[in-house]
Amino acid sequence: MEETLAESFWAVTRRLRLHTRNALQPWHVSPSQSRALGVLSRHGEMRLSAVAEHLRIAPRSATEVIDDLQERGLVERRPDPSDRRATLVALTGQGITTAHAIDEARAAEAERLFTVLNAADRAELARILRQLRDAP
Amino acid sequence: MEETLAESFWAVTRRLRLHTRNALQPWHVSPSQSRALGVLSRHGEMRLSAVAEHLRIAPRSATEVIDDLQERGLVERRPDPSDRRATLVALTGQGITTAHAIDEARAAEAERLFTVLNAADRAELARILRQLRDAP
DNA sequence: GTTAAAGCTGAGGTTACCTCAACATGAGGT
DNA sequence: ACCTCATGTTGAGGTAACCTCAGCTTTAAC
Repeated sequence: MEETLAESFWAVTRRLRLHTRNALQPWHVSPSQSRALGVLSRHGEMRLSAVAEHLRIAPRSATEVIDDLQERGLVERRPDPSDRRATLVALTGQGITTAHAIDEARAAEAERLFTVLNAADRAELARILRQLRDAP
Repeated sequence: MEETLAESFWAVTRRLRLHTRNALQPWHVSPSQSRALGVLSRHGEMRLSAVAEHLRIAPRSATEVIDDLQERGLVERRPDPSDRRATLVALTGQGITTAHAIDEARAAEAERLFTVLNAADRAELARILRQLRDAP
């Protein structure tokens, strides 16, 4: 039984991942890039090393992700006024727009998957997932 | 709300992935390799191209996965008697043992995550996941 | 003021995938 | 029989997304 639970979980995860990928398609951004946009959108400008921490990748790898986003004009690097070793990464105007658009598209795609559930089931699922997420 | 649903789902998925990775650790096999072992264990010997299909990777990539497993003595290549172009991949004795051990370890690890749920909630979750998985 | 640490990036490596073309074999037509 | 086209596997070489390590500049601590 528990095996079936895990397997079902993976099956649904795969569908969710597919939906997310579809949602990102129009912007030609990689998952990492979109996550970086999301982090910057939620928390505002931050150091490159902070981005790395949020994405759980090495600082050197964050350099590359930010390089790509900068090339597309979605973020910009600014010197950190409080520490000249550091560079701050901030969304550009276009970056803000794009981040919002991606966020909405992704939410809409996820929503599309969960609409097969009625309100009661959605509440149940939310409750159970919370238990699993917050388990010791 | 729907956003929270998807996010909770991802959070739980991450935990599940972590558990699975832990379970695989003792055998030093990659996820792809363990999935290949699982497929061979469930379906018996099959062509290399069939393995690729099950893993949803290109046939050329399956060659590499099988190469690795063969090097560890877990699978062997045999000529397909019904088609001399094809090669069959089969678990060795050690491969069968390992596949079972991995399967049990993985099931046990997944079980550990889901034990925070009582029987009723597990049934609910299974039912809801089934809906999501089989949705149009 | 020297020394140790922090922040970023260049250089180069790894992993897990990919495509494309070569090779042998198979299947079907003439 | 022979030719052609499709199929199954693999060598060669490429790519994306990560990694570590060393080097540079700047800061912090004694």
